[in-house]
Amino acid sequence: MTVRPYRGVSAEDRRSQRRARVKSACLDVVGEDGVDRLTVEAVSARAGLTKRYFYEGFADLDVLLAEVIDDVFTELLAEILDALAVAGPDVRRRAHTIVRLLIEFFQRDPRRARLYVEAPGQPTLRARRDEAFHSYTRLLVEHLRADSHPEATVADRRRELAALIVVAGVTEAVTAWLRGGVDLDCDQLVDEIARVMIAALA
Amino acid sequence: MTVRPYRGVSAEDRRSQRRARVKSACLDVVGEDGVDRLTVEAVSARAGLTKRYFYEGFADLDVLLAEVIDDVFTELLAEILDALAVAGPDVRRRAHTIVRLLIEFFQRDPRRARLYVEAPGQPTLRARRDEAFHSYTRLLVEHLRADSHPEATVADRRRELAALIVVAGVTEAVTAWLRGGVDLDCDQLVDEIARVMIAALA
DNA sequence: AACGTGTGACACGGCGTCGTGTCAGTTCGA
DNA sequence: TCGAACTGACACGACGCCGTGTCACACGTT
Repeated sequence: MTVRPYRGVSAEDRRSQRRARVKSACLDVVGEDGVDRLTVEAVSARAGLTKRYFYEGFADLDVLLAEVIDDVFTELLAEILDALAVAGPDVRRRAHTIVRLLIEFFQRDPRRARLYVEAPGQPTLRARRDEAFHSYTRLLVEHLRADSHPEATVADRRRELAALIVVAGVTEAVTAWLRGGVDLDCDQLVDEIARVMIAALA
Repeated sequence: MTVRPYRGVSAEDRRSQRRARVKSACLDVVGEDGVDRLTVEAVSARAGLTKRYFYEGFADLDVLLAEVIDDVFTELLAEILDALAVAGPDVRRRAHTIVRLLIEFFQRDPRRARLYVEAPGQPTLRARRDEAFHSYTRLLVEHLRADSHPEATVADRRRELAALIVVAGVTEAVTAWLRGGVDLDCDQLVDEIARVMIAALA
């Protein structure tokens, strides 16, 4: 954790390293204590820095949170797109791919899950979550349709609504499972979620 | 708004009237400004009372919030059960009944919607929301199954998971629609949500 | 060796909220 | 009519957090 030598790297590099440490510390604090326990003091201490450096990198907590949650969303979206690129055309398989990746993503770093879950409560995060949900919704509509003919507009909007239900529902299911609230093993979980996904979007 | 005459009603009655006013004011503040803008001062002023009377009726804001959200959940559950009691045995019709009631419930008093939506962010509300979701999940499993034969345990758990996805997803869909984020009319909304509901739980 | 800059610890004033207390004015019961 | 209880407005100290400022020390450059 010692980042002592301070001119092996340029000032700019150290600055961005500190930013990264603050971001990681933000996930730590949120993951352990929740968003409303996130303070400038707490996140700075967690990063092994003082408040001074927090304000060097971020205007305030909202800016930090927005950036962190955007990172999470962007990363997840990229991973899903990557996975879909190598998945076959079979709808069932594509659904399984998405769901499995989603679970693995949050399992790999559970700190993200809590940020995701608590987002609706924070005005700053709420808007970004909605935006992200919209991205995922469009992703589902585009990548999971069995037929590929252009749709009528009303049917498309209905399809988007169904996808929104799926996105929100799956989020809840995965986080509930991560918290131990669902008594299924991972494979059963993936299978059932994928089934619902396909059924809803058929 | 003048509640002047203070001994047409007994002390106990006035006390409970004040409690009710504080609860309603709580919904007002949450509905307009969000949970994190809810303060003792704000809710008391909104109720036309002073902080003194807040503490007369509630130990702190958490107690108030818990009670208010419990009221909402209880009320909604009761209305759904009432409606289901007079609905026929047809699954499609039952699903429509539930969804239409749900939408009407939050439309009738939109203040509740925001409390519902922001619940995951607040530790106090989170647990109660989860509990409520569990109630609704069981309700769906029990009242919406086409077949009525006793299930194997694993299939039951999978069914509950599917129901959880539906509950969370529908919540998101309805609130998104209330905020104007879904370009469908009410009938289309009900129809599509009910369709997803049935498809997911088939 | 000396100087300038990066660094970390701490201090400070300000703000908003909490929870309690006080007090004067009124309404009601005896 | 008098006294007791109720009511509403305001005052107060305490706390936690914010955002900025100050300071002594470590470091690297010259």
